[in-house]
Amino acid sequence: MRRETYNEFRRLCQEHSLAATHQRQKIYEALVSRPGHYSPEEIYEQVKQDLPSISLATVYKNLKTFVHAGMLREVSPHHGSWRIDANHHPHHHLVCTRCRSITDLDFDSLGPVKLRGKLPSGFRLEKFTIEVQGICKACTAAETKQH
Amino acid sequence: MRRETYNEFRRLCQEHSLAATHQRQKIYEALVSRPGHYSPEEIYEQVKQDLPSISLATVYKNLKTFVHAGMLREVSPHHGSWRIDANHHPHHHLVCTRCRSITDLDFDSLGPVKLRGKLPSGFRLEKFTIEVQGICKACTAAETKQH
DNA sequence: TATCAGATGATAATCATTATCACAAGATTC
DNA sequence: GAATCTTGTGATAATGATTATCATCTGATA
Ligand SMILES: [Mn+2]
Ligand SMILES: [Mn+2]
Ligand SMILES: [Zn+2]
Ligand SMILES: [Zn+2]
Repeated sequence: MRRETYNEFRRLCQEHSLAATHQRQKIYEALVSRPGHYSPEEIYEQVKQDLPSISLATVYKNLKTFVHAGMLREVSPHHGSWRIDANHHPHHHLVCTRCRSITDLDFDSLGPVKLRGKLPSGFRLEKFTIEVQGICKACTAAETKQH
Repeated sequence: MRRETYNEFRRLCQEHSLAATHQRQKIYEALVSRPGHYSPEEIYEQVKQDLPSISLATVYKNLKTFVHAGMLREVSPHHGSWRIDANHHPHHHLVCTRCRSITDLDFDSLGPVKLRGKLPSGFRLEKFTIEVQGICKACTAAETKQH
């Protein structure tokens, strides 16, 4: 691990009161040392090269921990089971980052997306999908009640 | 099922050479008769009220069939396993609808999204996420080779 | 109505994720 | 550095989601 990455890792662990174990080091490194959007399984395979005895469960647990701490992000705010949409009208989605509920948002609520630069060569554009992330009414209410 | 929905359903089945079974009717109806973004399990529960002997596998198979035929959409173009992103810079994603690969797209490649209308009351906005759907270079190449 | 490709239901198999718990290893204090 | 405490880890079982298999049935067509 590059010294820079290592220091960053130690700092983050301290900041979030996490023990700086070597498993966590390797998991963190596997993610930040190369671009990509890896699955837990992929991280596991990568880390196993250095730590053959690591458990897949450890990878899952620490990815959760890191995401929760804000050290890493999940690609999709509504990952989970497969969801089907019967609404054919062009529209966007409101996604609650707390309860992961999804609601339609009228197409005209947002202005159009404009392509400024070039897309990577060879990519054949089909359409833009916009998701508005936030906290839904119900979750906000539930949160307020707590205080 | 409303006559209108029923006719639409028959037409779509014919158009895509699908047998218009009553299982398919009910599955289709469960989706188009009410707004929402349902999981296969939820559709199954709904349809079972009318067809108690329907199998969950049938629901899955037909949802796939409908999506493949373009009669319905999947909410997420990259549903599948959990994906982690270590890239902290604001950026978007290119998602291949064929192989579901995900690549970063520079923030400045797209113009900003502007809020035109109002969001539903109570929704606390956090951020906009844009996914550019299309066919990636590799998939386009693979497709071309076939002809 | 007879025929048959395609659809269904039951269920096993697979894949993804989480829970459990005994043991090990960081962090902290001396 | 050793003792202690707390948290993390590895093994693995359990759960949940999705897909595969296959015998049987049914819608479409003539
Ligand atoms: Mn929708
Ligand atoms: Mn990214
Ligand atoms: Zn919510
Ligand atoms: Zn692709």
